[in-house]
Amino acid sequence: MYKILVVDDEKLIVKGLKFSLEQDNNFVDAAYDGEEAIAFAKQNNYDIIILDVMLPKADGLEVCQQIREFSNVPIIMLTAKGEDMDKIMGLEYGADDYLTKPFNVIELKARIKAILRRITTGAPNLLESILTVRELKLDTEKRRVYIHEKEVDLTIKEFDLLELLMMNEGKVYSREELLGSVWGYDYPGDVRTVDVHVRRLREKIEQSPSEPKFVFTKWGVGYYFR
Amino acid sequence: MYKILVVDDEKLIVKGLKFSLEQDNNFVDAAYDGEEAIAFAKQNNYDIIILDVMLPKADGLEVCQQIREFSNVPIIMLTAKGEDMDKIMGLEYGADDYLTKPFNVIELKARIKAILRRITTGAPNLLESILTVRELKLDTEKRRVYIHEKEVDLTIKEFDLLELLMMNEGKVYSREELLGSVWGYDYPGDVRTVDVHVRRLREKIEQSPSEPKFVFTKWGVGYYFR
DNA sequence: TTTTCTGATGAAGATTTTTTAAAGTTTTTA
DNA sequence: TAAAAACTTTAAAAAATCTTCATCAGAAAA
Repeated sequence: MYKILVVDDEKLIVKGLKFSLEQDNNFVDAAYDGEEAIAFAKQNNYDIIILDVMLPKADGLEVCQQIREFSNVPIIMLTAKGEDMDKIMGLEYGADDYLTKPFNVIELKARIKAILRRITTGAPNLLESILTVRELKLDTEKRRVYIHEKEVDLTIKEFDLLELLMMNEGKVYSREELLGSVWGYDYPGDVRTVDVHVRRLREKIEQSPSEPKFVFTKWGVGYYFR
Repeated sequence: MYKILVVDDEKLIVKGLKFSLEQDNNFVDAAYDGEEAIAFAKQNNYDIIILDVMLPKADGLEVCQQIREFSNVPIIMLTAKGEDMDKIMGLEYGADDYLTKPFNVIELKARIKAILRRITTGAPNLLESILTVRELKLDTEKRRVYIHEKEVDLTIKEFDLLELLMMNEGKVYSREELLGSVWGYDYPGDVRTVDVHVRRLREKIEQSPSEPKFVFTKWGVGYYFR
């Protein structure tokens, strides 16, 4: 349970992130412009701040700089393609990490986790990064999947899909939610893409893909892991 | 008891929503075009506004924008399929949520509840989503139903039906009301469809479907849960 | 008690959703 | 830059669900 501040002027993004991070049992505040962000950061003691570069009133870099004057809270910047990352990450502004829009939520969560771990323990935690369910093992750190200790070769999308579903065992995700989380919140493509990836994932991890034991279909709703 | 404004030029929808929301002990105003909506919103202090995108005189997006100039009241937009949600939800118009027509009333109520909760408490309430009556348990969040802790697989309609009845224990719903709430206010089909779904629901949750202990028939009127 | 309704039940057909297969596109790798 | 791998789209087949209809049983009314 971390306290997180999300700052972006696009309500849809804020809403999506808030929802997604709260799913993982965090407390999330939202700010929609630079002034608000600074005010929030002063009043609260966040574990991490996620900050868009483009903001009304005071732009993200400026906000980052101002927050740094009174706090060392980790900051992840959200940037558009083509911005000068070295500058953002450099001494002048002091962000801890950045993500290029459109990003996918899993990636963001991975970065958050990595930063918090770096901050709190100073060393990577090798447990807790491995999820095991019956004969299926998923290593989030190494991005590897095993069945009966034998490695299964998954593609990026297949892995992200399985990781998301496994990390939220039992939760039913609609295709739209999966597209949003795995493909990025503004992915314009067809939802059927999800079906095809689920199918290939099943072919790789299920003994009998048509009677799955891990990735289930909730008819009319979506998919879930159990 | 909330003050709600419903804006739509289709009288049937307005009427249905008004009825349904008043059932839950809310005060509901109705407006039938954009100008009216703005006038009402100015004069009254609503807790939430439900606003159709397609409106005569001033369209819904415009209305939304104009209301935003003087108020932060939460707004739920009703849209047809295929409209640009990002735009609607984005900064430009600032709706708080949207629903695609035809929607079902349960869904709308859930959204209203979620928004009001977010506004008033600042955080979503993760508990209180589970209804338990004797050995029957219904999880509205996960959309799962259990009998004696054993999961029962319900279809979408069966679940929606049970959820509505359970949430209003004791209240007798006519078939027409059930069609309106579960199938959508503009569902054109036969009311007998309800019977068939009730029957199949009973087959799944009742020990003896012909002597039900949960879903009862009120002869000549409709069905209720107890 | 008989008649007339209303609700329950079973089953067929229609519809919707998912799975499967295959071809086309894009990205990565060698 | 060509080949391979990964991803996306499309179409069909298959499966699950929903709707309708016909019939039967039981409740209410005459």
